[in-house]
Amino acid sequence: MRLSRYFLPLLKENPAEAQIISHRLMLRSGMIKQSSSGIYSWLPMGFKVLKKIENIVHQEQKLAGHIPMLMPTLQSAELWKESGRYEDYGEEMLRIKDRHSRDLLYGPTNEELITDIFRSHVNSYRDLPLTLYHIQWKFRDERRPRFGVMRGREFYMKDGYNFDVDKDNALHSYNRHLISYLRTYERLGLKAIPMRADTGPIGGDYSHEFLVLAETGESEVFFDKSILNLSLGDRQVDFENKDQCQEIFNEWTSPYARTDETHDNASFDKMVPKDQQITSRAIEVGQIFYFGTKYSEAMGANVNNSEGVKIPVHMGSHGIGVSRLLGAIIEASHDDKGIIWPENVTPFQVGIINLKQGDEETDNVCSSIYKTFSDFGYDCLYDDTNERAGSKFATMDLIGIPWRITVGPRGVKNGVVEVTSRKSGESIELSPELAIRKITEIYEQAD
RNA sequence: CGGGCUAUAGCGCAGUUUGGUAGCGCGUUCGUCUGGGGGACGAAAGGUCGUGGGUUCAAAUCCCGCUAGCCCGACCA
Repeated sequence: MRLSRYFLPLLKENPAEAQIISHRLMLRSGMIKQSSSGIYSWLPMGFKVLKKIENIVHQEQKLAGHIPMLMPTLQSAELWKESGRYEDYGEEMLRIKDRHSRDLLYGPTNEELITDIFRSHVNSYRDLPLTLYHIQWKFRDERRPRFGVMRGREFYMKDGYNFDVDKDNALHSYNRHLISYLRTYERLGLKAIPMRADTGPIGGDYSHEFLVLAETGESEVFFDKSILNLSLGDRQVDFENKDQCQEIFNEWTSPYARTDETHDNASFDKMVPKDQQITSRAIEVGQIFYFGTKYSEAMGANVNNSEGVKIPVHMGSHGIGVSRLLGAIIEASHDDKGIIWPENVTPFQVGIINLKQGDEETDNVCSSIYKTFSDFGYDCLYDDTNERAGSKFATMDLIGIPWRITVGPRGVKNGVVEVTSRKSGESIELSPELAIRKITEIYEQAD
């Protein structure tokens, strides 16, 4: 993309309404525009990142054996009356009437809808286990939306639902989700810690939240420092293998890690030596639940077991806040100049700065690098505007592209361009060919 | 939903106390000079002062209502 042809409405100053860093940077870098309280338009660059994150979430879900689908945003109130949550959910649920005065609602979550789909089509234990998921817009009419996309009213969420024949199998699904989430966060460049959690309005017996450490987080968390050393890396995971999944689950959940909701000082002191205890702020980026037969009994989602007896299925639900992740990633990865995108989610893999637009040789080198990247299928942002150098650098730093190629007449005379890492700020001079090769090698390793 | 605050040009703000021709910085447009970390000079465009009513010869300014937004708290992916 040539910057002169793109739509990237940057702000030089911080908008007054934005208080936290990710919100400011998202507004300043032209990723989002607030449309009303807690509701945002996703401008081209924000949309690009959102789709990248969504794509990674899809890949990891499918890898874990979960099946993608799509349910509507508007749901009939009938199903919610059946589960009893139409009344329970309260003011957070946006209720709508259609022209026939039928009660509709903008879905805050999908347990009822998915259970209805399940009971209509699945009757036998032979069809289990089954995990369905979708990534869809949700609406929760928050009392106080804030922090930009971190606590919007409309938000984009992956939510998945598992159906299993018994508790043992359902807990395997639970473990599978935990692992697939850990993998997802790692690919997004985030350190997310699973913490034992309350179950809230979803209900149920088991729940873990995933928290990313950040000063601006809404939750206070307490954990054993050793958990920070855990990593899945390129470990081979067989999601069908119950024992292996259980082992990984144990590895990640046995060290003490709780949010302020479930924290208990006595256990903390008992389980974790003082010098290993960490207290911090964190952002919740996902949650998994096992709630047994809560919905299947209320809504009659039964299957025949091997003896021909109807039994309610065991279920769980699992969510990742996809739009919130943008905020969380920025909170975890920025400096005073702007965003620093992890390679896997960056809107553009590489940025080209032309230091002297209009200089024939410099223009030619830029165009040729740009064309090569485009031919390789890379998203490359070429700043071909007439801005001065300082302004172009500031823009690239603000929007956070991880790798930058700087082309100026001085270097071009010597046959070199400059490759700069956004993260370290370090630059090296290379020929254009080697510069391209270096960057493509980095991205080949990154994924 | 309780408490606090704000609303004036695309963004950031002054002007409101004490009513009297709507201002500044950044950005935008045009021109010239520039050209390796948010350049300089010159010119220009851009505002029903959130909204409805009231007081007044006169309202951004005073009074009343409404709306929107932000912050703190209680709730949440």
